[in-house]
Amino acid sequence: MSGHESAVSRLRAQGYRMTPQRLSVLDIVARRTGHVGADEVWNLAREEHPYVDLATIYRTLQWLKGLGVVTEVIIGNKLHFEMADHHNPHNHMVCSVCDGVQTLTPDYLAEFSQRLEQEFGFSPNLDNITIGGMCNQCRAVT
Amino acid sequence: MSGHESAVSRLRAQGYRMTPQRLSVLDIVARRTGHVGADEVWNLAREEHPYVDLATIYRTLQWLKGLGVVTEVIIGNKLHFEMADHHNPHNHMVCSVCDGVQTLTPDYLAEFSQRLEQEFGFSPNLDNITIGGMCNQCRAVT
DNA sequence: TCCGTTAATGCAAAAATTTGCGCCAGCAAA
DNA sequence: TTTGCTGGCGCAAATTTTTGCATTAACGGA
Ligand SMILES: [Mn+2]
Ligand SMILES: [Mn+2]
Ligand SMILES: [Zn+2]
Ligand SMILES: [Zn+2]
Repeated sequence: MSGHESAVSRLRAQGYRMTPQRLSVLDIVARRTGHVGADEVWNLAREEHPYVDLATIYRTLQWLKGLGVVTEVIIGNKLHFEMADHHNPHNHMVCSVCDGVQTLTPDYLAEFSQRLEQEFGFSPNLDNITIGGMCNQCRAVT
Repeated sequence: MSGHESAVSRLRAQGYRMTPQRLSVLDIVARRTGHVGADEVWNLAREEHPYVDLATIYRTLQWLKGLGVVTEVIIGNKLHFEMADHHNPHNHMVCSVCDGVQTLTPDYLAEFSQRLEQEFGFSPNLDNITIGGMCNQCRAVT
């Protein structure tokens, strides 16, 4: 498989029921290098389990996101996902013109995060943040 | 009125047509202290113009956002808006548990923003960013 | 292996937001 | 004041995501 067996057994150990639908979603996201749209996950999942519902896909993806197993990226008003890599975590910058995605180590956000915590007692969750803006190439065109 | 006449004349000067619908939306957002949901804007706008369509509300709000006249905040999976105050700009932290909103001067994001620009050539637009997380009180409950 | 508990699913509908298109009205020029 | 251009609107439908509810099936224990 694609190296997500550890996630599966960890989830099962936590008492979650590992249904074929969940395994399929996990498989699809793990197999993919890069970001998958929710609808894309659905279409791929249906190849294996023709009856799976889109609501299940969304619920599963949100569930995995909450557990830190997958990461969410907003690309062009649509939710995308990818496997969270805890050995090599990263955040995303998405260009609103070309929908291009650049990555960022969380170091860039560390100081900001700490200040929110210290000065406001607010615990930000920046794992799934998407930074919008304009990329180098698109700006050059203007 | 609520001090948005300057915005109106600036927009008209830029060649945009100031329709009753647009004036109404501007009025509603400017009159409100705090954040208004898109649906709320619609309901208030309909009191004056019963025929206005929700699509117009969304289009107008996005248009004003793009021009920097209003600011967007995501509260509980729904879009909210407020007048952008260029004399006193701020960003938002929203608690995912209680939907409470705290504000933040852009200073907190300035260094982060500059680094993205300098090191990646990426021009982030952080005016409308919403920082998710958990507030002080909600964390205390846990 | 069978059973019972209850978490998770399918299904249907709702909610939230965006989009295509033909008509209408804002506003500048005559 | 009238006219013409075209940007903005209403309307309808599509898209995207979420939610409620009855049924099903995962899985630990008998
Ligand atoms: Mn990524
Ligand atoms: Mn605010
Ligand atoms: Zn770009
Ligand atoms: Zn809270």
